[in-house]
Amino acid sequence: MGIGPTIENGFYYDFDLKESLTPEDLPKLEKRIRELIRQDLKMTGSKATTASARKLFKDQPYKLDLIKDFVKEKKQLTVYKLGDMFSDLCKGGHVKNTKEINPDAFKLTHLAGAYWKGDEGNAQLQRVYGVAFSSKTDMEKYLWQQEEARKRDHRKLGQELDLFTFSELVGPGLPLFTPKGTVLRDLLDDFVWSLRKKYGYQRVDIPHITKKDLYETSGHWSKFKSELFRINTREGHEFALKPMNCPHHIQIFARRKWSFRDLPQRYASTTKIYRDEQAGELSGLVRVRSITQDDAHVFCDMARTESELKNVWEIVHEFYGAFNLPLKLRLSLRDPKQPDKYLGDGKLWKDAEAILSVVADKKIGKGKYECALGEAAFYGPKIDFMAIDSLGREWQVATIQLDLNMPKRFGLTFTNDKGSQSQIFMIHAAIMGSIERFLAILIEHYAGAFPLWLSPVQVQVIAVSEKFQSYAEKIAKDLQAADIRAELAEANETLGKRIREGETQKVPYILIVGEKEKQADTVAVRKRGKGDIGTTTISSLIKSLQEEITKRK
RNA sequence: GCCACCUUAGCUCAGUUGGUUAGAGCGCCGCUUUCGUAAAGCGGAGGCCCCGAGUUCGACUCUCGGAGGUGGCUCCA
Repeated sequence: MGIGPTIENGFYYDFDLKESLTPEDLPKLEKRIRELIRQDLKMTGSKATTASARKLFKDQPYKLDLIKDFVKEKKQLTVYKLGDMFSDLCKGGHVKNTKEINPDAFKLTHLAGAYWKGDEGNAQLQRVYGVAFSSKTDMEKYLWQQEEARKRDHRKLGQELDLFTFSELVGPGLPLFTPKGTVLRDLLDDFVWSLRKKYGYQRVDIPHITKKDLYETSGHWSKFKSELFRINTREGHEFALKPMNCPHHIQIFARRKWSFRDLPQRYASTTKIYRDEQAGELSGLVRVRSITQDDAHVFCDMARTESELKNVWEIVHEFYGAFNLPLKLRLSLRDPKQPDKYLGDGKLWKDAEAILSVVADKKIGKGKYECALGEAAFYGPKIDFMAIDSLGREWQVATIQLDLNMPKRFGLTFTNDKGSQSQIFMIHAAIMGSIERFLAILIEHYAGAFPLWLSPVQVQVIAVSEKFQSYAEKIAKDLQAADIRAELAEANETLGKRIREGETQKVPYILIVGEKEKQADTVAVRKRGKGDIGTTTISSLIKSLQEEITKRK
């Protein structure tokens, strides 16, 4: 047996068994656990010496391994006993007696493989996951939430709402976007652009393949060689599909000498990158092999770094605010104990980390955010933003990274006001990060019911019967002429059926027109989630829709 | 990549304990219906039962290999 800690809402335990467990085994195990709970077994703990623990667990190699680690960390060993049937090396503190456990408020949820101590080089054990609560009601609430999350799974909604698809011929992790999905992607990208424009970003365009020399200089080749899609040309040269954009933006910057008067230069591209992710890591749109990044890099001098970082901060907050996604912040720093994981010397890192901390302190206050050692990118520290969605789940979204290493490796400098050369500071500033991943988050956040400005179809026009189809067509055309994404429903189904269709497709507004509307030159409006909200003229409807779209609500 | 599970029509899923013609609902197509706020009626088309090999008189079903997916682990510039 391996290890079995508590986790949020439950626990897991790893086993090394000859036979594999199957999902059918879980109810049997649950039954046995319930029997044990009902026996009112005492859970007693005691301190153990290294020698006595080694003796007690002499047949359990995983426990002996743990004992070795704990001794090295100078931890006090404790052994907990369940009745007099089972002893385990355990931190304890869960319960004193099994009668404290509610036999109706736990459930073994799923099975998984897990490496011993999380190391790919170690043996793989079978992990049993479970959840436990103090009352049955709490467990049912939790299971209901899980069910809710399943219902809004972006992979399911992506198909139902016809947003994207995958093809076995194209390959895993390579999503294909339908017309509706592409409308969404473009709207999100346009929104980011509208925010960037205010801060002087300029669009640049770069190729998708490149000589490997670029990545040898950047340091990516040695670090990520196995995750690159590589291409050999007929002339024997080796190219790679770009796995990131910084080196290309750097080469645009490096085209000429810059004066301090020209800085900052701010380059941005919405462009795809390609990473050969391991098959088992792929998941819907969250983890893919072709990733669209809304990537930007700012090249500036040290003096202007802080204000440029703050500008990115503003863009990030304005962007996520529009979706009602509150942000939490994490400062991701270098782990000084593992210097070989990072580029460059410690001094550069210290400087970069100091500047980022100042920005974070000024924006949200000293000590009011989490610092994560070892979470930095290999070329620089970063500010990571976590968005909290409507189900309370946390997603890592935007990052602001300060990079002194890449400019150094590529020898980026500018002529300062004294006429000598100074080093360039570089800021990596992706707002969505990956459009695919952000779209997945949005689909689940809204459960597919996008706000009006994002809805691929904003208005569905339905004629009560075929007699009014031409009037309905005129309404749809008027809306389209006002840049509203309106669709006309075919007339050959019943009214109820067509309304249902619009509702299941989560169209924000459905307009219904018949004799009365045609006579009065009006439309009957049905709003998603509200039902029939009355009749209005087409011109006042267009006005109010445009207002709603502009407000992005 | 590793462990476990899954793959039947465009979608959701039945089914065959190895047996000859493979089923439903939705969707699609046709006809009828022209309708006032969440599913009209009738008819039709649609399947290499994921792919390859093996076992067998016979494989959608069993075995092995592969692909794709799901839950985890590992990784994530």
